[in-house]
Amino acid sequence: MAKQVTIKEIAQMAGVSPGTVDRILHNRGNVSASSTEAVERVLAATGYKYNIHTSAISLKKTYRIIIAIPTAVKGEYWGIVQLGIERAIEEYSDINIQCEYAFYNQFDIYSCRSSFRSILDRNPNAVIIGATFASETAILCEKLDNAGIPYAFVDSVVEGTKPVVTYSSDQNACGRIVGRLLELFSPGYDAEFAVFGSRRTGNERATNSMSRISGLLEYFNERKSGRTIKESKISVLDPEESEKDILRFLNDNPKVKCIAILNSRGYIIADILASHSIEDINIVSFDLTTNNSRCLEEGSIAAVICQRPELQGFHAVKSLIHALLYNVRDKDIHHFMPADIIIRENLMFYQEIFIN
Amino acid sequence: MAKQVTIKEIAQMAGVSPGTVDRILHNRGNVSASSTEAVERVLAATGYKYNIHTSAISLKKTYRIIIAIPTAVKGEYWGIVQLGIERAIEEYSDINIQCEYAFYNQFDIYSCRSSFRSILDRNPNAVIIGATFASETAILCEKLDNAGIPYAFVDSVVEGTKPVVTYSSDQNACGRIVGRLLELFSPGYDAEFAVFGSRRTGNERATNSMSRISGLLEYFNERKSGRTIKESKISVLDPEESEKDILRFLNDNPKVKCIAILNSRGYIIADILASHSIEDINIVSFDLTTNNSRCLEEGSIAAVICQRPELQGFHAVKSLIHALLYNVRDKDIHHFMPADIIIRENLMFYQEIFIN
DNA sequence: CTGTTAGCGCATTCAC
DNA sequence: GTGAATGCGCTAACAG
Repeated sequence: MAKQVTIKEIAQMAGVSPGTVDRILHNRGNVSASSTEAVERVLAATGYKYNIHTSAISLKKTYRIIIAIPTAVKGEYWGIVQLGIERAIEEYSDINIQCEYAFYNQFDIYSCRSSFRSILDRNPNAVIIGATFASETAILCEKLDNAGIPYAFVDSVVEGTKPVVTYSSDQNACGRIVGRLLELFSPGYDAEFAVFGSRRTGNERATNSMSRISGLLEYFNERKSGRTIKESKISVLDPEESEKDILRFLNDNPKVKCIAILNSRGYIIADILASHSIEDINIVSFDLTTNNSRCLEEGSIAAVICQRPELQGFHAVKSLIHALLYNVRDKDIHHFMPADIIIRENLMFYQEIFIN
Repeated sequence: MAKQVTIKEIAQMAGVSPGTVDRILHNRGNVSASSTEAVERVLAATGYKYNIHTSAISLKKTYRIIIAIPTAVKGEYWGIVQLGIERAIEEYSDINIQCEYAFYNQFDIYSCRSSFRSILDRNPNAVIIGATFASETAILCEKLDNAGIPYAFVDSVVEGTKPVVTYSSDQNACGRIVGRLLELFSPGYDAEFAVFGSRRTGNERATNSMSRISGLLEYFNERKSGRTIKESKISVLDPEESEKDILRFLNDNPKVKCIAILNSRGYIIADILASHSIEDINIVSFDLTTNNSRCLEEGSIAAVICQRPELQGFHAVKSLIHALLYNVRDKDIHHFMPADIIIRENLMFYQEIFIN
């Protein structure tokens, strides 16, 4: 509420011209040590803050942001991330942001490699990375670091890199949440739990699934409740096979009354159970995709954990713009998204996106 | 990404001067019908959008926003609303926003009345209202309507008023969420449920509690599960009395394994149960207050439903600023906040506020 | 009723 | 190394 100090005022106080203050603020060099010192003292004393508005308008440069993420399908995880990105671009339509996608196939490391390789040639001012393959990502980041191009991670973070900011979820914690939900959903009861992974291995968001599993197991070990967790897998690619797998599993394990699916494919199992009128099993899965939303509505999925993909996209853009324009870096580089628990009864509230 | 049209260009196309366009955009009057029509056609055709940055800097006016809410206590509901408000003011620190609070005692209609009566004298440009007493609020709103002063509701909405925007929760839906949680927390199980209201009646967020109750009962009626819900009350003011009430209740109803408290005072019951080492009862309550957070951490509360009070405050300010400065009113006046389900395992993620 | 114009605070260019 | 000058798109005051 206190009136903001302006560059002009700073200049006056420090006994220099506005131009000099600007040069210091932007590290443009060509300033004498004495001026620098004088200005910096005043800057500190007054707590100067950019006026982002004037700053934005006098900046006529166009910024090119490249978004290197797995192919975004509408209604699925990366599609929702993209929604958030687009929303941010819209919000900042007064700034010339040019935004280009560099999609890659998240199941194909070669696709990722070739996509990532072309990124520097496209001359970006900043890059948003949705990392799947750690090694490829590390290579890209090193090149970006050398070129002095800022980048942000969404969804997950690759170790040993120097992003300006990251928006991701704590997957281990998500695993613990699932653990707690399974427990809450069957108290004082001799029910068993099951966790389903997917048969596809190696790549993909497998890292995320792994962290979730370990969080889940960790939780149960700590609780020492003596509950049993059965692990199983389903084949993603063959629907008939999946169906058989599941029915066989349930037949062999009649006490299983809660099933966790640690990726976004809970709907597959939910649909199979529904088609066989099996209604006394609670399913917990991840991500508010179109299919999972439908299953929540139909009641075939009990709960979905969702990590605000649209917020991740939105904030990644926002932070990069701040970094580019105002040269401000947040103190906190790593941001963890809330893990929302969504059931049929609060689903509708998550349709309106309160990004901003 | 397409270059934005400027006022100057609009003026040229419409064959008038920039000043006239500005007058029309801001409904300042003193414009002929023919000019208005010409400009509005061009406006529509080009899809003109303000450049909020340039707009903000050339604005020299100071806006006074009065915030008429129940006394905000740090860590409690209205305190968190206030946090969001302050955050918005900070975000818009480049605009001269002067923000004054007009607190009132939410349990005392006279306090509300006298507070509301003085509001117009304080000459506000806009008002944020946290409504408790419908009749008093309606009177205030009518005065504001007559004076042409825009206002926004947070937390709840009073019928028959004309707010610019409202940010509230669907309390009925929250009641249904509680119903579902109670059910999920005790499947295939002959446990009974209990709902605790508070003995204090009449005023306060009683309306909210009522809606929640009716949502909850509605849910159970629809489900026809044959589950029993016991209703009970506790006295808020006398801790010893509360304790006796509860222990007696549990003694009389040994099958009750889930208790819903439809206001923010779940921690009171949770603490009582904890102090008697009663651990097999799941408590569901409302609002992420300091005390409820603690109980979640300690495990004495199973789940809390939270309606993003900070977001409500933030957006109320944001929307009013947009209404004041850019004369834009959202198409959607009524916004319902997500009802987040918070358990011990995802609590930590709700500490960082992703307002924006 | 309408056109003109002087800033708003900052980034940037160009003389000095 | 440094200061002065210009313009970003918009608002608001003023002259007609």
